[in-house]
Amino acid sequence: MPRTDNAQPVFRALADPTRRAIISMLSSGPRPIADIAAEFDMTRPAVAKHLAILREGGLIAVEPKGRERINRLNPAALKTAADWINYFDRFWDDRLAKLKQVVEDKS
Amino acid sequence: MPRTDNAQPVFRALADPTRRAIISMLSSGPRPIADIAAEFDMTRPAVAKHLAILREGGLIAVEPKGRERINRLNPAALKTAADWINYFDRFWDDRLAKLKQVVEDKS
DNA sequence: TTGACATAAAACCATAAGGTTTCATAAAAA
DNA sequence: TTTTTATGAAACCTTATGGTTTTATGTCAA
Repeated sequence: MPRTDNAQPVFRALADPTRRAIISMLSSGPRPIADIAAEFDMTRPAVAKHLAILREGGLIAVEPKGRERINRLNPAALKTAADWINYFDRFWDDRLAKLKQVVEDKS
Repeated sequence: MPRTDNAQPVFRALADPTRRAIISMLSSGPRPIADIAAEFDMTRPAVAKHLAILREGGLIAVEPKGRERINRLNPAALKTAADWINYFDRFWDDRLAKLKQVVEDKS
């Protein structure tokens, strides 16, 4: 069975579509809150809460810069969730199958 | 950016630790509800609700067998979430990097 | 130093989520 | 046919979640 569940904060963060959208946004570069909030049909405090939950999941880091707070994606945290899911690769992941095959072809 | 979000029911299903535990359990073989419920410190109806949410995410399928309902893992549905997450591979996934390398070595 | 700007923080609200208990139904076993 | 077993389904409760508005704070710019 997959490893002990320290993945909860990450899976929780990923559960909301707004937060997944924020992750996508930040993958193209860090941004301050107001800038992120401008892209959603909700108030800035609502977005700030989502950012807090992403932070709890380790998915973003914040660097204060003057009176702004720059949010930067930490994609490495996604690995926690990816590892959990990919445990089940053997059941369906043909990419892994191909990797195996390539490796076997080499030996 | 990652593809259109039909991933919501899957991410929602994955957000709860009990449901992730159920996925793990079922990876070793299909089981009836009572059997699953026996492993958790909650009532059978509570577990039945979790199974319903897993079903909405397409993560399990149910086959009635007499008066029982056998729950079977459908690991392919995990691919929806894996695809979303793995979109960010280029930022951190060394496995993919290795696959690339192996493939390049061959050519 | 005054004013504007970017954000934090608190209080509040409605709905969703995760649980319970109770009751109903269908199939197997007596 | 009666009883037990496996489950579904409804009603209900508590807390979490996602949102709002309002108020406060620190920083930049006049």
